[in-house]
Amino acid sequence: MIKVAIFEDNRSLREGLAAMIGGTAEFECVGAFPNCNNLLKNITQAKPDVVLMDIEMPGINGIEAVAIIKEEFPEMKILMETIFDDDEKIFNSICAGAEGYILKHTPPAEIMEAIKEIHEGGSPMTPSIANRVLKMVKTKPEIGHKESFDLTDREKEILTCLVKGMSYKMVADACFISIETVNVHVKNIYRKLQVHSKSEAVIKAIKGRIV
Amino acid sequence: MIKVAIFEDNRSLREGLAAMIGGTAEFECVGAFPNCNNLLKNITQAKPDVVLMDIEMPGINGIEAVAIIKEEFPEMKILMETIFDDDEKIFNSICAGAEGYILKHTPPAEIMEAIKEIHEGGSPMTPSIANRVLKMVKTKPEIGHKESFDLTDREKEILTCLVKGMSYKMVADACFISIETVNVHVKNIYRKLQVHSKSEAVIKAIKGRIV
DNA sequence: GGGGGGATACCATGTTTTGGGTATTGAGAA
DNA sequence: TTCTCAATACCCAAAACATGGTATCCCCCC
Repeated sequence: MIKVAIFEDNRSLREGLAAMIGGTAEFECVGAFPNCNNLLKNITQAKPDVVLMDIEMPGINGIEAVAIIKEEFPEMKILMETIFDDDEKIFNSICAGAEGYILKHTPPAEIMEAIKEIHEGGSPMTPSIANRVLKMVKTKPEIGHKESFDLTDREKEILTCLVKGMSYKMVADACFISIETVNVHVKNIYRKLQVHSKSEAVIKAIKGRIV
Repeated sequence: MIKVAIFEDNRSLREGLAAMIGGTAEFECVGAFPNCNNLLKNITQAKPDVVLMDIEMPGINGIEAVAIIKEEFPEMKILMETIFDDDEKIFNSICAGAEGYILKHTPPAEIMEAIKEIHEGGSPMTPSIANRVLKMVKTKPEIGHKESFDLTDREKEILTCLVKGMSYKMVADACFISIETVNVHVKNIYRKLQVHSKSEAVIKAIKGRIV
């Protein structure tokens, strides 16, 4: 029995979804809300396994809502629902922590299927969405490589600090070592990465996905 | 009738898949090959709609094969199949152009389902793969935000140079201006970005997708 | 029990960067 | 026209960084 909560401002759509979910043996609709004004209260009371979240909503929008829910209940699965499939929304939803993303014109049977999949740990996506997600990954050719450069754990730690924009002094404080030691580590990092400045190292770390 | 070609070095698996696909009304197996030695020839003759491609193969591996196929037949759908779900392989497969990615332990019925989905323009992925893909997207904040910071064109140009790891001197040479002018621009960039070092600026530029 | 490597620390020196000035020129707005 | 602003250029001092050393400690492995 998968417990589902719905956030959807369109009344007929909301009631339709609730009826559909409530009318199935596998699912239980534990709440259907027109907005996110009482988001955490609603969620806390309903205790759903899966949240069906409309993106376009007055007041707190769906993407903000995802962030709020995930902050409090990270294990809760969230399936975004929208009429538009624009990259910005998809991207921001994913970043906020949503597991799935479907378009509203998706037939009911597939919505049910998606809820089941997301509950099982999958990431259901409308084909057009999936394609856009793949494109997003493609535009970042650097994740691949993952050249190791044989950095030691400590060196990776230092490098991570540098990627946060810290100065030697800040790194020293953060790692509880002297500035001189930071200096030594940085020297070794430069040698292994074959660079000669902090920014080069930072760039290589980000692009080469070392950190 | 979806025409499917199989590339899989394990004989029993290959024959099993071929039998399964051939035994269904919706699918037709137009070829089953143990390696990619005659890749283009095989593909040209078989003319499949969907290619089922094993990643781990002697000789030309599955990822290289995808790139080759996509080069010649960009509209052909390719479903990757593997025993491992490591990020590197997933990422490289996606970059090479594969539309789907499933693990070998996926039950036959779901493999058939995935073939149908990929043929319809979807991107079927094993849940664990989908999760990794979403994580890859998350590490890539560039599509979102896009804060402008009101940089002038020249300043963006300078910043772009910095993001390439260049020193002031190199920027000066590249932009045909004096080092002093670079200095002035950098100062202005720092003020607008509210940072106080080159690496901070570089980081903000990359993450904020300014460049 | 010695050798290698990683982490620590310090010294010295030169270069680069940072942040504070001032000043000229040309384009476009008031 | 005058004024603002981007772009150019220069000066200077302090801070941060880059690069070359040496040296100690500890752990693991041979």
